[in-house]
Amino acid sequence: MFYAVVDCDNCFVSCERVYRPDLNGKPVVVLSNNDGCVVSRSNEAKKLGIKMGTPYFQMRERFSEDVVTAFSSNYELYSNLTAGVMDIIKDAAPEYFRYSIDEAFCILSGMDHFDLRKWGLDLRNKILKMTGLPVSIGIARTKTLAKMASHYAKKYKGYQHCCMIDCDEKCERALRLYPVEDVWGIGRRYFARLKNMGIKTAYDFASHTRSWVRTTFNVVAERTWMELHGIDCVPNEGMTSRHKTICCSRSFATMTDNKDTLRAYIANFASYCAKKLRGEGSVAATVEVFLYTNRFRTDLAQYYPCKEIKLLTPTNLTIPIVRASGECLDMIYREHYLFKKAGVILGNITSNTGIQTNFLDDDINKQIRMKRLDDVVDRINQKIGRDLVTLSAQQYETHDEKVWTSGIADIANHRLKSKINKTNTLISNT
DNA sequence: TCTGGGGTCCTAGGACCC
DNA sequence: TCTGGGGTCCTAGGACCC
Repeated sequence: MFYAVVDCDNCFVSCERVYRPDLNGKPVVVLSNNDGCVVSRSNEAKKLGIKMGTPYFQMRERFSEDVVTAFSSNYELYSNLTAGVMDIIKDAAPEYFRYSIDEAFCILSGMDHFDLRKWGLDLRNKILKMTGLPVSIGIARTKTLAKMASHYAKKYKGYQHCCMIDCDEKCERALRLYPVEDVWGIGRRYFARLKNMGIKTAYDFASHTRSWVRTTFNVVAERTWMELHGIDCVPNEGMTSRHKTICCSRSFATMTDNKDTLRAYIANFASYCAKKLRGEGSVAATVEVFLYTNRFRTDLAQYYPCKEIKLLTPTNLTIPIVRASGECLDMIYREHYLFKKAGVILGNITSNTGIQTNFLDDDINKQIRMKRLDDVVDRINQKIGRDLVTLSAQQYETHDEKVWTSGIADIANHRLKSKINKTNTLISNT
C-alpha cells in the first residue's frame, strides 16, 4: 500500500498569483499577521536568499518594493482556494485526510496495480487546471518517505512535480541525498544534536540501529526511523479528528503593561475562540490565558506566565468564556512587565451534545438566555460586519489605530458609530 | 522603531489513592 | 533506629509540524 502527499507549491504566494498572474516568475512573499515576518516565498524570492520567518523590516532593508512584492496574508482567500484543491483530491483518492491548509495525505489502498506515478501526474494537472494552484505529489510506502518524495518532486524538474519512491534502490539513493534536517519529524533541536554526532543525511540517521535512536532520542524519533525503513507506523487517526484545542493569540504593535488594555485583548481573543467553538458545534471545559513579554528585548525583564482554569460546565457561550479568561488574567498579571503578546486557549473540547451541567454553575435559564444572546450577536455580526457587536469587556479606549489591524476586531469607534443605527434597527427586528 | 499563529504529541515529576 | 510500592491522573515543559 502506498501513500501520496499532495501539497501546494509556495501555497500563499500561489494563491495570490491566481489573481495576479502578472507576478508569475517574479519574487513574491506573503507576510504573517501584523505584517511581522515572511511566511510564504515564491521560488524567485527563495533564490534571493529570503528565508522563512525573516522579519519584514529586515527584508525591506535588502529589497525594495520594485524588487520583491509583499502581500499581507489573506487567510480567507487561501482557505477558499485550497478547499477547491481538497475537493479534487477527494474525488481522486480512495481515502484522504487533510493535514494542513495546503496539504493532504491520500491512502492509496487497493491501488498497487495502478500506474501511480501517472495517477499523480494526472491529479497534479487537474488541480492546476481547475484551481490555478500548482501542487507537488510524493508517493511512497510511508508518509515520511512520501514527504521526502514530494521534496524531490518540487526540486527536480524532471519529475514534473510527481515523484514516486517504489523500490529499495530508489529509496536508498533518495536517503543518501537527503539532508537529515529536512526529514519530517526532525526539527531544529534534534538536528543540532545529530549534527554534533556527525549525522548529516537521512541515510546516516537510518543507518544507526533502532534501539540507538530510541535510547538517544525517544519513541517519536524511533517512529521516524522506522518510517524511513519503509515501516508504516505514523498513525492516520488523530490526523483527522476534531480539534483538541482552539487558540487565538496575537503580538501587539506596541508593548503594554496596562492591565485594562490586556483585559480587552484577552476578552477579544476569548470571544473569538468561543465563536469558533460554536461554529464547529463543540464546547470546551478549560480556558487558558498566556502572556509573553518581548523575547527579543533582552534588556527588559522577561515573564511568560500562563494559567488554566476549569469551567464548571463545558460551554461555548461567550460570557462564561470571557469571564474565565479575565479570572486567569487576574491570576497571572504582574505590574512593571511590558507585554508583547497574549493569547487564549480553549481545551478539553467535546461535542456540544449531552453536556453534563453542574448545579453550582449559572442556572439553566440564565444559560438559555446567554445562548440566545450569542445567537443574536452571531447573526448580527455575520450580517453587518465582523465584531460590530461585542461585550463591553472587549471595548477599550485607544488612540493607536494600529492596535487592531490584526484582523480579529476592528472596533474603532468611528466605525461603530457609523453602523450603530442600522444595528439598532436590526436588533429590534430580531 | 519593526521579529507569526495555530496546532499535536510525549515525558517527567508531583499528587493522590489503596 | 528503621520511612512501601504500584497505579493513575494531572500539569508543565519541550519537541515537532505547517
